[in-house]
Amino acid sequence: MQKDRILITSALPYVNGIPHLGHLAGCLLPSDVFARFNRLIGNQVLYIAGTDEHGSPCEIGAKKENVSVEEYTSKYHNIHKDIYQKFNLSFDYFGRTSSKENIETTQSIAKELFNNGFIEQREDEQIFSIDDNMFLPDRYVIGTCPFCGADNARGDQCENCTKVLDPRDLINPKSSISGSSNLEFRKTKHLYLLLSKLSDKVRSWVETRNWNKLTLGIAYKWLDEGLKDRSITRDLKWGVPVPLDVFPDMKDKVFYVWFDAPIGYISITKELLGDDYQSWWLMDKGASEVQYFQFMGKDNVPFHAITFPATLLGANENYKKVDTLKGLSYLNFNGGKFSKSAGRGIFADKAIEEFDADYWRYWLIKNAPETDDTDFSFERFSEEINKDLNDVLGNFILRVLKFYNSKFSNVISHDIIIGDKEKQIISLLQQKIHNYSSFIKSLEFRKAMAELRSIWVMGNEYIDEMAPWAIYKTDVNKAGQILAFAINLIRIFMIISQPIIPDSSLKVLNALNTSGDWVFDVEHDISIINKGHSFNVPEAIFTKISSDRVSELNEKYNK
RNA sequence: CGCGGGAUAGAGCAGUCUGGUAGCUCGCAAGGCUCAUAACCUUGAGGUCAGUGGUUCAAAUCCACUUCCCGCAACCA
Repeated sequence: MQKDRILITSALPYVNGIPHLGHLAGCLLPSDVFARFNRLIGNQVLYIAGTDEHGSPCEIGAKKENVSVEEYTSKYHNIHKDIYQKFNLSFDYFGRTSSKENIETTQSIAKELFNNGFIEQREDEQIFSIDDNMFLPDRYVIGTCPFCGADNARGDQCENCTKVLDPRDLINPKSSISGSSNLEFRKTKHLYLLLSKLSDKVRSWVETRNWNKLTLGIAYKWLDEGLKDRSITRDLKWGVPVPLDVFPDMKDKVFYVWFDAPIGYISITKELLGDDYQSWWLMDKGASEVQYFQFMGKDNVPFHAITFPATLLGANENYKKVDTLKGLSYLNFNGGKFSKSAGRGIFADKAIEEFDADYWRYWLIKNAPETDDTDFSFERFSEEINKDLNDVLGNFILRVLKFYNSKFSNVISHDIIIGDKEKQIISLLQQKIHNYSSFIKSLEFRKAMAELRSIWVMGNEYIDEMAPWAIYKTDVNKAGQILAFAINLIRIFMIISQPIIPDSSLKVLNALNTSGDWVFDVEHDISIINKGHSFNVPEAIFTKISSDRVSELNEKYNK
C-alpha cells in the first residue's frame, strides 16, 4: 500500500502560564488523535508542536517572578512539555520558538521578504513608559474610558462598553505594569509586512483550499475587507532580533511574536531533522507530496489562513503551505470562559491529577468544539464517562472475559465459528470502521466518536442476542464459541480505539496478549485470537464518577 | 445596518450545500435478561426545527427581514 506523508502541526501554545482544557480541546488533542490514527493506518507522519515563547507577556512574567526571561520561558516550557506527556500527546518533537533554529529561520525569511519587496520600514508614534523603560503595547495602557467612564479601560478596547479605543483617548492613562502615569509618545521605526501587495496571491491560493465553513468564512472576511500592511517588529529585548545586515536602522528591535511563531513549525522540524527538514517544507525537495494539516483555535485562524501563508508566499513560492486547516471553537467552563487571571475553570495540571488522560481525551474529542463553543461541566463529563466508557465499553469487555474465564479458562479452547449472525456483525463492523476512518480523515471528530461508540454497542447487542448464558445450559461448546468470537470483537474495538484512548486500549490488548496497528479486514482479523491463545482478565478498565465526586469537584473548581 | 459562526424533544447534537414522512446519544417510561461495573438489550412517550413574511405541488433546508447567544474587529498572544 502506498504510504501517504502527513505533516501535522498544532498551534503553538503560548508559554506563559499553565494550559487549560480549552487549549487541549481546541487544537492539541484533535491533532494528536489525527497523528495517532495516521500512524496506525501506516502513513508516514511528522507531528510538530512547541511553545510560543516571545513577546511582552514573557518579559513581564519574568519580572514578576524575578527571574531572567530565559529561565522563565524554560521553566514554563518544561511545565507544558510535562503536562502534554501526561495527556499522551504523541508529538514527534515538542520544540520552542526561542531556539537558535527559529532565530535563523525567521531572519532568513524576513530577508527573503525584503529582497522581494514585501517589507518596508515606517515610523510610528507609540506610548513609552519612562518608569518601566519600555514601549507599551496598547492593551498595557489603562485609564478611564472616554465613552462610558469605566476606570479600567484598556488602550485597545474598553471591556465595559466594548468600544474600540486608541490609547490617546484614555483619560488619565497609566501603565498596567507598574501603574506609573509617567508616559510619553515617542517615535519609533518598525518593519511592515506589505500584506496589501500580497493580497492577490493569498486570495488565489485560498481559492484552491478546501476548508471548513468557520475557516473559509474568516479567511474571506479578511480578504474582502482588504489586507492591511502590518507591523512585524516590536521594541522589546526578548524576541528574534531583526538582522542588522539587512536592516541597519533596526537596532534593539525584535520581530513581533506573530511573525516568528508560525515559522516555528519549520524551525522545530529543522531542530528535529536537520537538513532533512527540506523534504517536509520545500516543494522541490519532496514536500509537494506532503499533505499538511494545521489545527488551531478560531482566534488563530487569521494568522494561519492569511498572515503566515502570505509570509511564505512572499518569501519563496517553494515553501510548503497548509493544505487542510482545522479551526475549532472554544471550550467553556460551566457557561463561562476559562480564565487564567480569575483562576476560573480546571487547568490541565489539576485535570490530570483528578482523572486519567483517557477520560479527558475521550470526553474532549467526543465534544470537540467543531461548530460552536462547547460547555464543559463535571455533570456532563461524569454522565458521558460513566455511560460510554464504563457501561458500554468497560462492562462489555469484562462481562465477556470474566464469563469465559469462569466457565472455561483463560486459554481459548474454541474455534471461531462464523454463522449468520456473525456474518452480519462482520459486514456491519467493516462498514462502521470505514465510516469511523472517513470521519477522522475529514477531521469530523464528533461524528467519528459517535460511530466508535456505536461500534462498542455492537458488542453488547451481539452478546445479548446470542445469550451464551442460556445456551450454556444445553450446548456448552456453542456458548464457548460465541464468547471466543466476542473476545475477538474486544480486540478489534481496542485496536481502533487507540487514537482516542491509548492507555486503556493498550492495557486491554496487553491483557489479551495481542496487538495490532489497524483493522483493514474484519473477516480476517475476527479470528486472530483462536484456540490455544491465553489472556488475563484485567482489573476494571474504567471506574465511574459518583455524584458525590461531582459535588466535590464542583466545590473545588467552580468557585 | 462592521464581519463571521450558532439557534432543531428536558439536556447535548446530526440533518441545511443538493427542498420530498424530523434523526442520534443521554435522561424519562414499560418490557426482557441475569454473563457483567444496579450493568446490558428491546420498545415507547416526548419536537408548531428562534420569530415573521416570501418562493414552491412541497421548506428545518432556498430568499428577505427580526430577535437572542458566541467570537473577531488587525499593537494580547
